[in-house]
Amino acid sequence: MTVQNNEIIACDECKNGGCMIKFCHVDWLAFANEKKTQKLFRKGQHVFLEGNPVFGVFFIQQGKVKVTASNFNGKKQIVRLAGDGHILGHRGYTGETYPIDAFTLEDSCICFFDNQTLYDLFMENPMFSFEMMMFYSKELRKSEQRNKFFAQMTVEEKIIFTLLYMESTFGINALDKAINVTLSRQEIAEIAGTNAEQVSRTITSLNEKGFIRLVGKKILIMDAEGLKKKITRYRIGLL
Amino acid sequence: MTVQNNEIIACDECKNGGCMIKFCHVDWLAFANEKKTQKLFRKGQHVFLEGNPVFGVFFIQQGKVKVTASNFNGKKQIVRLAGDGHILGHRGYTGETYPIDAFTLEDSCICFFDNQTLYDLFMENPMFSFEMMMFYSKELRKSEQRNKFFAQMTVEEKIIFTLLYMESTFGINALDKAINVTLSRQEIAEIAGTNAEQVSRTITSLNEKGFIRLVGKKILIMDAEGLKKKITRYRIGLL
DNA sequence: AATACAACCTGTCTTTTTGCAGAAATTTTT
DNA sequence: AAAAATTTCTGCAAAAAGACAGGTTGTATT
Repeated sequence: MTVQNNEIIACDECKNGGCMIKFCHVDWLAFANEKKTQKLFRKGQHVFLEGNPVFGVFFIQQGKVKVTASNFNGKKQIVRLAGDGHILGHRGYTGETYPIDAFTLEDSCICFFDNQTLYDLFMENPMFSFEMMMFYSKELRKSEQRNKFFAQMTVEEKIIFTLLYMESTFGINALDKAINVTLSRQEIAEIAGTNAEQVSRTITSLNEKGFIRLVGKKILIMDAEGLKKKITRYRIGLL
Repeated sequence: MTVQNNEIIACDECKNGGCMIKFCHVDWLAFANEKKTQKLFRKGQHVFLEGNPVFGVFFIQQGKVKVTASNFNGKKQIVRLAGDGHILGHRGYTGETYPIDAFTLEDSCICFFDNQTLYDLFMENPMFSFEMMMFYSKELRKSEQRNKFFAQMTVEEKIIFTLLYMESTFGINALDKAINVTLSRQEIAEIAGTNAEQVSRTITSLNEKGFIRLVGKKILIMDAEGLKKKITRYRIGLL
């Protein structure tokens, strides 16, 4: 199922079960629905760019997004992948700007709630605040785990980890059993923190050994257990 | 000023301005105070260990803590340093256990609030929930930044970054201008994601070049600007 | 002061990773 | 269908990082 057109979907009719706005009381849900804006982003568009002022928070109704940060070299790093029901950005302080970029990986329908609306919701909907807090707290733990892994893993391990991360974030295509996202070698390198050559080498080798299978642009995980075993010296809490 | 004894300090008399419990209404603050437990941890003690069940959240009233994660190799990684007013852990789900260890770096006075108490506070104190959410959201961004840096930096850059991180977390001693924490080469390596030998070499070299000065166990940052310039090809948003 | 213990420093060797360059394959454009 | 452009793959040399080992310094204890 892909995003079709720019038709607005009301919050109480939204089929995205993971959206946390749903934790608001019914009348506040209507309020949220009134205040929100919704937009269809085509593949490769930016949702926001580094330096843009933070006016509110984006909720992904349906789609795939990469959050990237670049340094003065121009070297990019993908710091997070986000899918249906995930949040982009955070409620900002006055004058705050994004330290990161967000780009769609495919056509995506994304809702936006401004700072004031969110504040109103937070003040009157404790369950909503609670779930949002738990979301950030969980993402923080995941990020810390990744921090640890990436500080200690070899390049091959990082790439395996990245493939499993891609799978756990976007899932498997029911039809062809491939990872439900297509990233270039360069993009995979930007997640794993290495270069496209290493990714190419490693993926080829994993393919030859039967751990994965390459079908065109698609990557199929053939032996998830075997891959996990290769990085088992790290406790895998988040896969 | 160091922690002296195990005398309990009531929340409304606590001098730690950064503690978020203060965002509760006065009567709820009294409730929190009644429910909390407070304990003096001696240097090197664990606050909690990996695998321990998560019953609540720790608030550091005064002290210094390292949060570490280890893998099956026995290799350790310090994933966060925490000081006065910082939170340790998160509100857990039933049956959840910690994926990390927390150890005190010096004598520390730490308050504990159990899950039910926190839940009650969250439901009735929107400002408290809001601030907690903002805290986690900010820590998440910091962690993502670190993620990016560490994925791309050389060993020397990571060590410089670590020294600046130590300084920004614990500050500078007013008397001798040294970084307000003493970590072994091994511990610094566990933050930077390298080994003690590299840390030793790098620190010696930075000392010779005048960027830092080593006085006994203490490390003095002599040329913060020079150090930052060495890693300026990365946007430094969190120092 | 002597001893023991731990932390720290430094040289050497080995392994891993990177960066470059060109070939091969794939996709897009004409 | 051919040409052009982009992406991916692979070999090789250089650089970076890691592991090991011996020596030094510092601290605590007796």
